[in-house]
Amino acid sequence: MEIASKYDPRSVEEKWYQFWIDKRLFHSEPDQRVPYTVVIPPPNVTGVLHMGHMLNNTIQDVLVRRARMQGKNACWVPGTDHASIATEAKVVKMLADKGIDKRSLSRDEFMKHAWEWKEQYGGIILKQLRRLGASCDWDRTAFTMDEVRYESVIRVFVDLYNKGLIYRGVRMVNWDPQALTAVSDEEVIYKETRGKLFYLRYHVEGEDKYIVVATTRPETIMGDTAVCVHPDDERYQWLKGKRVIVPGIGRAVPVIMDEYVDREFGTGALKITPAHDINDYNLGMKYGLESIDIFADNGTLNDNGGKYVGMDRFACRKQIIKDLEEAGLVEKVEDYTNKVGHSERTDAVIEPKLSAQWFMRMDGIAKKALQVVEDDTIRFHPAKFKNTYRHWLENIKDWCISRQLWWGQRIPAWYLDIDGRVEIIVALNEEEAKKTAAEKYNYTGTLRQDEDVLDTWFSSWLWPISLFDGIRNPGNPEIKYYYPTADLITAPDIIFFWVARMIMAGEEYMHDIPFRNVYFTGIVRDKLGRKMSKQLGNSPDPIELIEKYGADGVRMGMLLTAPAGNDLPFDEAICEQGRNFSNKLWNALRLVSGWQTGDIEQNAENAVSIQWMEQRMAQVLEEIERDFDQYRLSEALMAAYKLAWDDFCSCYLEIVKPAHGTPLDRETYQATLSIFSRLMLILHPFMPFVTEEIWHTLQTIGKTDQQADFLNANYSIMNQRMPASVLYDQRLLDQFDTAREIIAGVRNIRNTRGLSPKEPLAVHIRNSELRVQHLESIIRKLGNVSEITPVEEAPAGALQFIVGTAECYVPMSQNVDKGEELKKLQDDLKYHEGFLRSVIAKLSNEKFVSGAPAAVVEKERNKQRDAETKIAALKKQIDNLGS
RNA sequence: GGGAGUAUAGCUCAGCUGGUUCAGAGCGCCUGCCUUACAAGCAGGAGGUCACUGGUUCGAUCCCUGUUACUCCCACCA
Repeated sequence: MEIASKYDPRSVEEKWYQFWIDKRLFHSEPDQRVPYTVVIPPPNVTGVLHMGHMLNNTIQDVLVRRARMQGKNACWVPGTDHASIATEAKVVKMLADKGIDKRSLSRDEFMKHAWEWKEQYGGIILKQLRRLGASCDWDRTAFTMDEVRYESVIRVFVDLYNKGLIYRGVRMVNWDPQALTAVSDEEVIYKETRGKLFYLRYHVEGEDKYIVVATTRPETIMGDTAVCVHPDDERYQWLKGKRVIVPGIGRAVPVIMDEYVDREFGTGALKITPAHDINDYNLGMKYGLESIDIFADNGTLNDNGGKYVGMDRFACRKQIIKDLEEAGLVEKVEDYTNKVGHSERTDAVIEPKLSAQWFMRMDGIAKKALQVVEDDTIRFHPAKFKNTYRHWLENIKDWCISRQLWWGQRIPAWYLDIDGRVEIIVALNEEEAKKTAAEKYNYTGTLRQDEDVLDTWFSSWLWPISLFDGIRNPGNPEIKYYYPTADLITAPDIIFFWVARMIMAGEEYMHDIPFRNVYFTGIVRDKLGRKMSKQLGNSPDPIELIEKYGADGVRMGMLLTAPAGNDLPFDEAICEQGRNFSNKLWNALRLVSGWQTGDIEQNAENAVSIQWMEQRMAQVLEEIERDFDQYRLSEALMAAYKLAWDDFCSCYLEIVKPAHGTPLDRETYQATLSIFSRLMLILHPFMPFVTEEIWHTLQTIGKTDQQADFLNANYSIMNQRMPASVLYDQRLLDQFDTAREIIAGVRNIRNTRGLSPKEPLAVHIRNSELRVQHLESIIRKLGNVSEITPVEEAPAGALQFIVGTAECYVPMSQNVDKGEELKKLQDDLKYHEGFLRSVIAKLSNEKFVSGAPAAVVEKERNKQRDAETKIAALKKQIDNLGS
């Protein structure tokens, strides 16, 4: 059969993914096997695949595929998140592009547009995941706003409200003036921003004096209702009980004294704007100050804005300073850098704003959520994130869960006006609400539903439960079987948003943890260490990478640079390594599939090589298992990589490879196919496509077409059992290493001497304690060695090297440069003598001999013996050369 | 301002409970090879005062002090 010398991933990947789908190999149903459940961190339904997803989903797929091959019932549930703010913003923009103003639409009309948009453009990301090879159970694809999930959210809201854990209140919230909604504390990103610090003059009422107040936000002076200084500040004692005039506005406000003020900052005097700053708000409460809200929802000045009404807050800042400067009320202006809150979703500058919102109480539930992580019921990998997690939960504040948007689960609260007061009814639906209204208040009029929707995280925190319908149907067979899930793979930046809250929901609704392990991936950065972002344009398109290197290549590239929890500087070049590896495996297949077998007896070198390769595989499997236990995926992959490339291809195949045109014995051939197949199994979780392709080819070698068709149509590598480590013989492995050292020694001589690999060389070994007689034929073959003979005396005119304590000599037909050889030997001698000295020093140290454990001392003695033998050998060689 | 983490070859990182056969890996680099599986390859090789400083110890890359540099998280300093 003719196979191309370059592996072409494209057709292979498409073929096998379709095969897996057709055979429904990703689908899971509860059965007798041990479940292995993973829920995908749902990406935004509007999103497209970026490198972070690539990494995250590659890791999930590796774990899921491995679990499946270990005989577990693997279920990886995919889905998307409705992402209210982001999606609503996109829909609004789409409508605006069509000339439709959102405000001209009714809620229902808007939702219709949004759903249409979602159906048309949403979920691209899930399709892209297939290119990566993700083995998700697509039949279970969910959406945080589909029927089951929507209803689950509503039920949970009602339940928590009835338990008294959800309440409505007027609070200072983070207002996003662009999205026109409140956002939670976690959704505010504080960024270093270069601004100015303005020093403004506040004249004292009725006197010819003024004090200077520093502020970064002069546009808020219309909302000033006090000026505050520190009670112990001697500079301002005279102000006690006085009133000052807000510059440019003319309003007189009291001077209050509170220890909150930092005397060192600015002038030590602070203006108080209770409506627009959380601290000022608190002081306002404390001193009963008036609160004047001067901003409209969109960040422009409202009717309280005097002559600046309608102006944007930032335009107003400029204008007001200009006006105050003209009025001589600005003392000075300094450059100033501070942290300004920005909206995570829209990047608009957050405006603290008083408004009525829904909150969820966090104190009680947070304690339980902390406990299960503290006691390692849930394990974090790496564990350092426990600190972050603890700190947040110990300082947690109530969660603002309402959003002033339409796209999302509408808050199931209804208002009714009775006798001038407003009552709230929280119910599963309007009918229930009406019933309650009638029963409780004897009210039969119309009810007004709350306009707001819930925070998106208020649906995704239920994800591991709601995916199996565990909220609506507690105790159903699916939730019982699949919950708790096994591993959660996510980025550390959503540890609070999502991970912590899922743990809370698990405690509240399942009385159990939602997952056993959390693997925090690093953040993918570019090779300069910058975060990948659209603005910088430094994020490669994953699909293009797949086109270029193959999905297997990209997966390997991701995994090789991704130790858990460390940020990974991603360099496209590393995908090349993955592609090259695919190609290497492919060419090994080409080699093996081209071999002919014949009725010949297996020779000794093949027999022992097979033994060795089996032992080596067992040894590496042990390493890989250990790595997986510790979630060290890149190490596991590297171990498998070296096993395949260095041991299997460079060593094993080279040994058993028959000379061109000659056949191989059947026994060795079968063993080779078997080993190769198992290698594919080991690599399959990492590189699903190329391994499936090669595995199938290997299975069909020597079969009739009919048998091959049957195999190809009915079997998949995915369902094969992952090889497990077995006991192995360390001695054989060590002996092989020695043989390889001798081979390397010979090759080295060849290389440095410029000798052709085709010219056979003889090797004489002196003082040999080496037990490599049974490996001699291998040394002959790989080193192109004509003879290996033990000698008593070092032969003249030979080059030498040392393996362990054995002296190896390679006689040269051409002249040997004695000086050069001598120098090499003397350098070597010097090193070993130094080494010996340090060992002897240690051994003659009474404290060491008595203090160190016996085994360590014994080890040192061995070192001494070895070093002495080696030194003796070197001296002899030097003597020989000299004579 | 508080807290956490990291500093090991040119790059990215391993080094488990302290013991020079642990100073390692991959990539990169250098040299020589188109040896009929693979130049996306083969063979060989060279790179490191384990950030700096003191200490504990018979002995420290590994433990402790401090310094420096970088990263991340949290926080209401106008």
